[in-house]
Amino acid sequence: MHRSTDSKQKKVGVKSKRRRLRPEARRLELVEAALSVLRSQGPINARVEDVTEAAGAAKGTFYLYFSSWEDLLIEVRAHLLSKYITEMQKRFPVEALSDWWAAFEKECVYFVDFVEELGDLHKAIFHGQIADHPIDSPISSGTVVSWMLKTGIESGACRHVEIDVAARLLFSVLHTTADSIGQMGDRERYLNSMFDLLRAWLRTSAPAVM
Amino acid sequence: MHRSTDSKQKKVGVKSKRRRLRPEARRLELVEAALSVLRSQGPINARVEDVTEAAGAAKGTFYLYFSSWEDLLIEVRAHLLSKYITEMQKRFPVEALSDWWAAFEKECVYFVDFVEELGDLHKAIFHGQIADHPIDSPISSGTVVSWMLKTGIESGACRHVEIDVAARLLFSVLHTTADSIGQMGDRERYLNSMFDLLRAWLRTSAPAVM
Amino acid sequence: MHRSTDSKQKKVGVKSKRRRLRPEARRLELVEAALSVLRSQGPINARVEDVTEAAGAAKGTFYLYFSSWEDLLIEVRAHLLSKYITEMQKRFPVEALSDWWAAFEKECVYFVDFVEELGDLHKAIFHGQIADHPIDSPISSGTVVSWMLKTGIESGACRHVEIDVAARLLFSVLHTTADSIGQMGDRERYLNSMFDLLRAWLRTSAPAVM
Amino acid sequence: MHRSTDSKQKKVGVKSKRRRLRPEARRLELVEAALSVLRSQGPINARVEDVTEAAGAAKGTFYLYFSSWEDLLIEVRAHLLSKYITEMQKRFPVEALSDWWAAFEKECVYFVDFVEELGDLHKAIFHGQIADHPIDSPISSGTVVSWMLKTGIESGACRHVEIDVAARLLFSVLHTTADSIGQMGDRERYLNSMFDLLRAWLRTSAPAVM
DNA sequence: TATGAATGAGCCTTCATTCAT
DNA sequence: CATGAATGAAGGCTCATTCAT
Repeated sequence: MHRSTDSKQKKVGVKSKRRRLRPEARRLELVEAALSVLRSQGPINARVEDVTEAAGAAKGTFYLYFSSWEDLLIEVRAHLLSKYITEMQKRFPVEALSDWWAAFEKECVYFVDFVEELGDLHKAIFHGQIADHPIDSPISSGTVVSWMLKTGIESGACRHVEIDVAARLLFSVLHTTADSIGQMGDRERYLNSMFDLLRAWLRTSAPAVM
Repeated sequence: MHRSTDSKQKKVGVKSKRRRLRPEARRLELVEAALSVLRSQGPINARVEDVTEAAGAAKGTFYLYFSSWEDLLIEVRAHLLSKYITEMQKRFPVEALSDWWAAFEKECVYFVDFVEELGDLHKAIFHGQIADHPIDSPISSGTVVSWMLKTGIESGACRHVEIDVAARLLFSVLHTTADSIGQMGDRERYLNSMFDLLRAWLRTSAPAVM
Repeated sequence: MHRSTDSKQKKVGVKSKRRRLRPEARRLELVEAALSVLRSQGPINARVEDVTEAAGAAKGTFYLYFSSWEDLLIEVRAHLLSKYITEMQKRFPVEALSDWWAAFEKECVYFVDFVEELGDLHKAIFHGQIADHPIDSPISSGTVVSWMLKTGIESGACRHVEIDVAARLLFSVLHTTADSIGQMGDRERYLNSMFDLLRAWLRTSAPAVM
Repeated sequence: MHRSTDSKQKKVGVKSKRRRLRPEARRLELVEAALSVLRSQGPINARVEDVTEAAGAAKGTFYLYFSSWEDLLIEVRAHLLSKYITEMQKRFPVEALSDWWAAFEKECVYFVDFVEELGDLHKAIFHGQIADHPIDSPISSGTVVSWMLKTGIESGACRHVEIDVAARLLFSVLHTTADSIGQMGDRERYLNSMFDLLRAWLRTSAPAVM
């Protein structure tokens, strides 16, 4: 309830072809359609039918692949996170060896951009109904951020902080920066202030690359 | 849409008398009932009727005082913020004169506790449908946090940062701390990590952190 | 239901003076307020509260004078008709003696103007819920139109027609003319066509004033 | 609002199977159910649910085919008019060649019968909320009546009148006759008076009425 | 008498989910 | 596997009517 009020017209009698796809492909199409719909209409207004329509499938098809709307959201979240993390792991470990801090800042920017692109999506995923549903540990951003901090601390480039707590705080700082940029524009200013915070908070005074 | 599926019992039989109140009193009861309902059921599942029922009023009464659900949320938010800010302004300015940093840290703890008590409420209010609705400037926490930082910078106890950006970041750090405590308990540990961040980030170097 | 969708805001807590009136006066104010409201908002959108508001009375006051909305409509209809008929009886009988046809045409124009001014009101009154409710015979327009025709026939100025049937037809011709003018403007053209019909239909070929 | 107060029984228990129809079939069933409901309950008391129930469909089904109650009424009107006009065009043109006036009178009777059968329906359709909604020109009765008059004038069987105005008046005369018959019975008497009017008004003086 | 806050039945409309084809 | 028509529980909102003051 309480959804926004632009009405959507439903229609009957328009028939389209039957597209037979491999299950994997169909499932992926639905998830990607969901991404697009959630982004463009916002999580509050997104409906099952919008998703299937965007995916070029029939409404009923949805339930062949997802048992409920929540189920889809969980899938979408996993999809996004695992995509992000895969890319991140390609980037980060290699560079991290030589100059952790530089790699870290770069990664932060990646993350900010990633979240900013998410737009309203992150509400659906991080603050919506499934907020309480646990995330598979290997793809949890918490896990990955923690691991990143850990390597930083071990390399001496990062101050000695409580990793799990710091990971949460870091996460929210990045999120807020992304939100601010999304709302206000002025990317450079927000990034600079973020770096200012991160350096003061986490960087060891001497770069100390052992 | 997509609300969670716990069924709700319709109260049966117990009808009490008509209670005639003066408008402000009834309005207040409704707002307070809304607070309670939002807290206990979460914003997704809260319905108009839940609120009126909790307030001991009939469904239609709701619409004598609020033109829609959103209207209520806005009212609830204003209610909470103005309550918080009133109290804060009683506390802060006095102490701030002598030892700004101590007052600041104390205020941060107040804020964290305030948010933590909010529980699910803060989702309804800060991440829900009315997230985009502007807050009356005088009661906006952004305004107040900014003002707090400004006094800190002027008094020399706080580093020279971009106030508006820092206010956003500070806000989210406090929020995250509150959320973490709410989820994980272990208040001291999270507060300590928060202080660690705040000191490293905002404190002028005078009293070394070590 | 199915009313038009402009929402009306209700308000609480605005208090006004208590006006004590003689019952007759209050009742009349309400009826006249109803006339005004029905005219301006149309019968579909008119609400009890609109009427009392327009009359400067409280909502509950309505039910001191009318037992229901229908009751009001009946009253409004009686009010209008009796007002019209009173005026008509002042006009018609006097003139009718000397030149019935001229008086008749004049009266037709009066009637058309009267109905046209009614606007949407006549829907509420002649085609709405109370359409089936009998009208007090002495103020029924049918009665009066019949009587008018009767005098015309007796005076020889009007063709010999079945009075009750002709009265219905005449009534609808006048109504339609009024509606057309209301919709299309161009009063003269519609009146002329109406006269053309009436003359061909009802006038005796020789004026035959016996 | 202000609907009449007869309570309605909610049908209980008897639930039949899901009937899957092709869209046009279901749409037709709904329109016909609407016709029946409007006839029997009158436009004021008809509800969406009455229609779906009469059509043996679920409430929600209504909104698959009509976006609102008004939308349905427009459809119903179009349905009726186009049905009538189709039949009329089969009848009229053929006969009109030889004896326009006879054909015209016959058509008038058809129309009166048509309207009389409509009963309360014509309130819903000609005096209700959609009264102002334009009718598709090809099925507008005004259009057709005008065209009928035009052929009459051209054939010399009908007096030279202002076609558009006369069409309106004719229309209302037919309507009133139908209404009268519906209320009072005595069909012959009302038809005769109507013919009397029409002949005096529209017929060229050839065959004297006597 | 007058007031206007309160009530709650009623109705529209939406949409996740089901299921006949 | 796919389709899309059908379902019906929900819930927002309105407003005639009641009644405590």
